Amino acid sequence: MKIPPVKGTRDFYPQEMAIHNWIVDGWKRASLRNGFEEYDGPIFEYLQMYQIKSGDEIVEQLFSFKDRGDRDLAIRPEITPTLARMVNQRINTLPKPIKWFSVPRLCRAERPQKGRLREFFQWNIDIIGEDSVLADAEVIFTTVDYLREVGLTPNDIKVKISSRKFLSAVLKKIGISEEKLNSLYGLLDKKTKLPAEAFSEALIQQVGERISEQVISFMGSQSVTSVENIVKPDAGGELDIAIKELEDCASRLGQMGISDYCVFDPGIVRGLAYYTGIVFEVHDIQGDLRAICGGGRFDNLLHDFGGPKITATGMGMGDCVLEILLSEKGLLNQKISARSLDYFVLPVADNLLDDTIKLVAQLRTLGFKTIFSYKSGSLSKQLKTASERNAKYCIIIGDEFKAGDIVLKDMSTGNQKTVPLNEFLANPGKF
RNA sequence: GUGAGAGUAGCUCAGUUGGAUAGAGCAUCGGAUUGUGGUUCCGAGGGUCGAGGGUUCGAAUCCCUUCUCUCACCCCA
Repeated sequence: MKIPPVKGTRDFYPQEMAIHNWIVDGWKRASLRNGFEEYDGPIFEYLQMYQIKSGDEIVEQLFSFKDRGDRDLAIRPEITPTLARMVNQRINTLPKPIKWFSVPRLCRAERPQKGRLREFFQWNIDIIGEDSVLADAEVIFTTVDYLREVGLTPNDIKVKISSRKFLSAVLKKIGISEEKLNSLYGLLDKKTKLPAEAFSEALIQQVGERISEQVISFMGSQSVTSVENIVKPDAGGELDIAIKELEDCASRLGQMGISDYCVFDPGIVRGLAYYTGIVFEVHDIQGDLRAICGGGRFDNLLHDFGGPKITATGMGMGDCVLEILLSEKGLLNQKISARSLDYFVLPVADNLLDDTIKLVAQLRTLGFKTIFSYKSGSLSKQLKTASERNAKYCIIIGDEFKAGDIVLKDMSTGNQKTVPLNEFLANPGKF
């Protein structure tokens, strides 16, 4: 009986695995060179961990189960709660700021679609315990540092940056009450998805005609300062502070040399209520994929999980959308070869198999990727196999071997030379 | 959860008004080729035509049911 793969999962055959590893290795390199340390946690936690900051709808999209002790558990749909738990447990002994990263495998029971599966990997970086906007800038830089390394240019992607503090200050100044903010965020987040008329209709329904005009005008702002045409900040007030933060962030990003990747966009809201400061998303420039990643500052992360009031800022990037984008941009093919070999050792006759195996073992011990053929087919056939396997060199064990010599063939040029085996083994790189 | 589209070999697809043993390219394996690879030529294996039921002398093709996948919506931590 044939059992199909589970909906929304992927099988990583060697070629896909090579691509996947290349992506994950890049994430890890970028994290490490930006000063982040790797951590990980269990792939399941108490179900309650994911109920703290989320509603029932999100709980429905969890893979949850009971263990034999009747405990309610869930496979992790995100790693942030685990991070909060781990940091809280050692909050007094960890040196600040805490800069950690992880590449967890996550599961969400959502309906799969383009760029979204039920099992995926997500690169997470977080800086905990640093209030300065510099930390937000560093998170954004690390993100761009990676995306730039894999070959994405400012013509391919943009980091769209805004601030929850800024947004809330503007909206309150326009005359929207604090209680209405959260439901309004939901609408503003959808602006790019809705036709302009539908958006403005929905907006009028929420805040009335006069205010909605101002909101629409604000949502069209191209720069942070242009908001002053709509509302005037009071010196030292919430809006004033938020504007300074955004400007400060932009100036840091300039110092880091990535201004050409970054743009202010008041339409970046982010779904969840818990963001409190700078928020950002990276989008492909055509805008036909969902966000490549998203992040921002959240003040209450540790506190929500029973810890102190320490702020955090971070970013999460899934592997699905990224891979689609890289593939569309042609950035996957050449760089990744699933198989490559240093040596392919081939005996021309069955009675040379013993010596072949000895040599193969010696080369492997020296650290070279080396294989041989199980079948002692014709030389021509074995060379063909070696060529298919992308071997850099072939070592032919033939008549010369009686005199202690091997034939070393460079597969890229076709040149070959006869070399004494003991000299070769003493310094294989020399040949 | 809602809506639309699609299911034929490992992959990409053909398959006439419903007609006999369901085809091609790529991939895999073997041979031409037992001391020289990438090319070429020849051959082989591989299918419950997603599944179940119905109409018919006869179904990959028409009808019903169901499953799966894709895309969009909800949601997006």
